[in-house]
Amino acid sequence: MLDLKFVRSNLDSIRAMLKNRQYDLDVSRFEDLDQERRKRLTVLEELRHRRNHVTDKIAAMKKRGEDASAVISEMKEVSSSIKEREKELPRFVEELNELLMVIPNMPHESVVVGKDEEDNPVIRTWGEIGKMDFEPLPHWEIGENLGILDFARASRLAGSRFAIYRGLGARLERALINFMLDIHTKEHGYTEILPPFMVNSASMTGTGQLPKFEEDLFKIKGWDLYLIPTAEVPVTNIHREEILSGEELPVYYVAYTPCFRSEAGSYGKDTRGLIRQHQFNKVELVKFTRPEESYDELEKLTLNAEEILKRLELPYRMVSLCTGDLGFSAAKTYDLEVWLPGQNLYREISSCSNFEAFQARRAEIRFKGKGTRGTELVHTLNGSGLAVGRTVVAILENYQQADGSVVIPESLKSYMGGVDLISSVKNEK
RNA sequence: GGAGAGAUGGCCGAGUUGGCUGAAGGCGCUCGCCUGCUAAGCGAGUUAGGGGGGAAACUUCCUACGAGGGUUCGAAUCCCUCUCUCUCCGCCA
Repeated sequence: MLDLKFVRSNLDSIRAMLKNRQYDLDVSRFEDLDQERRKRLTVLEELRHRRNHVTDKIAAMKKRGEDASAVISEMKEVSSSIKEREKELPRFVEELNELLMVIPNMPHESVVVGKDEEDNPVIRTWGEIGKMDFEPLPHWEIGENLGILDFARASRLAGSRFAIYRGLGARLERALINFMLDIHTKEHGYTEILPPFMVNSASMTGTGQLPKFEEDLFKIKGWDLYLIPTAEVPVTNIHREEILSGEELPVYYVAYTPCFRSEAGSYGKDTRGLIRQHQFNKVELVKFTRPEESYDELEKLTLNAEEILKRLELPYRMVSLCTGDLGFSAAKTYDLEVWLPGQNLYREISSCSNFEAFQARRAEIRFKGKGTRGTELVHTLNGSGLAVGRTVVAILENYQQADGSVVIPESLKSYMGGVDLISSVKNEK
């Protein structure tokens, strides 16, 4: 959510921003709503002021034993007028709030104006795209051939967009989770969090999934609970409605969680394989920082995610999302895209964003500096470090051998209990 | 599921015969003083959100004692509903 006063005085740049983001949103109602709200608020506050004043007088009169009945009956009218106005005002506040809640964040000035992902500038590329002397297979074929991925039976259990991992496939997923968590906690200074995998609507609103994107979420019937689409939601909301002390910033959290997404509107897209599932695992990095440090922290956070790809020796590139591709709450986002030889393309494996104060304002996450008066909103950031299922995809496709087996990356071997190769024979064990 | 207790400021904790209590007291924190370090001591300050005025420092008003509603001229204090926390019993991984 943007700051009300900012919107009030920057309506034109808001309109330009919406256009750059390819948003079709009319903000012309804003000015009227805002003025009406303020007008009504002023009248109401004046009435309240009067009531407070006279009420004190009544107390004083009674204390002296005087008759206050005339003043009291006069106050009855004032009070009922206040009550009426108090009933009306929320309509305007809520309508204004609803409008404010669906306005996306202002992109950072460094974000390129563009239409869609085609316009995302590539910032850097890492690793050699190895030439294979055989025709590389897509990961779903590798996985099914090895018996480590089973999509057919998964659909029996839950339908499409689910997978069963088996044997060393399951082991590989688990190894990657531990590998990532260890690096981020031991080397990058993050505190490990294991949050609830379901959260209430206030949490979903805090990070921006609600009210605009409810159709992307799985809701628990009969409860005010949703399955989390990313650990960003529970972990960012840890400090919802809190005032942190300036000295404890920046706060770094890392969390492994499964993620649940309805993938509404993506019918027919990525129907094969692990790329787009209703449930997938992710290790997520979340930061709370001072405003002036958030862009440095975004660079560092992205490097932390890149480190995982480097250790696994997976070629990737980093792009900066243009205005048309930028997510609703983000001011700036770097995507890490891993090379997938089986599909001959780069595929998003991490998304690292600075939300500036956008989420903090919704979630009321503030901090108080030493010796300074008042509070300030923190900046929140997060990034995948990494999407685990897609990392499995990348390993299967990049480390596949001509005979259909898959070599385990060197740095991962210890996490695989010394296993260095997944072959159909070995997996039967 | 049954029976109780509770929810107050960054924290602890008063206040429940309704009326200068935005909230005693303490801790913490900030600034100053004092003491040749440290500790202790003294003085002052220290909730947040919003509206108006001001370039700003600041100032003024409104709101908030878990949330929502009610009673009343007036509610932290009385009534109702909800949420959450804790204790005991039952059930259960």
